[in-house]
Amino acid sequence: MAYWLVKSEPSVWSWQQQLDKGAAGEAWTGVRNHSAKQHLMRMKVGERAFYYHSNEGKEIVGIAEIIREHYPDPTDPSGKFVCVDLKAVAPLKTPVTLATIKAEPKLAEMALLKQSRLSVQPVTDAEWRLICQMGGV
DNA sequence: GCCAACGTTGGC
DNA sequence: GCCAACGTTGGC
Repeated sequence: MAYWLVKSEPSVWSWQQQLDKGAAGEAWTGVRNHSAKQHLMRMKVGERAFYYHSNEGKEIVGIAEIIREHYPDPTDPSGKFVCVDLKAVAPLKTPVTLATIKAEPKLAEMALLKQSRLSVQPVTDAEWRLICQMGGV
């Protein structure tokens, strides 16, 4: 069971919009980076991902679940990139901010800090558990 | 196949 | 609004 982190600018697609979609979920489209694509292709139905708001907020706000594995991204005219479908599972009681993550030595190795531009990232089991704990989930 | 120029992302 | 990081493009 792998864990993930996906990033979105709230002005483009926010956690609230994801929540409003409910169990039907929504396609996570628009990834145009090959590293991110590799991660998308490794995602399995039932795996979970942190939902991170970049630019505005800069915090992990919720947990989402993969409900459909990778397929061609309908928004990509070249047909080279893929997307998955995600549904919102639960918000964090307390959002975990980037500043908090930076201040926690156990999270210093997170891809979020090391590759800040990567929009889909793997999260280790230990990181997942710690952030859930910090977020009150 | 190298690398400079350029565009985009995202933190500050 | 600035700038660092980094991916992509295109000339050679």
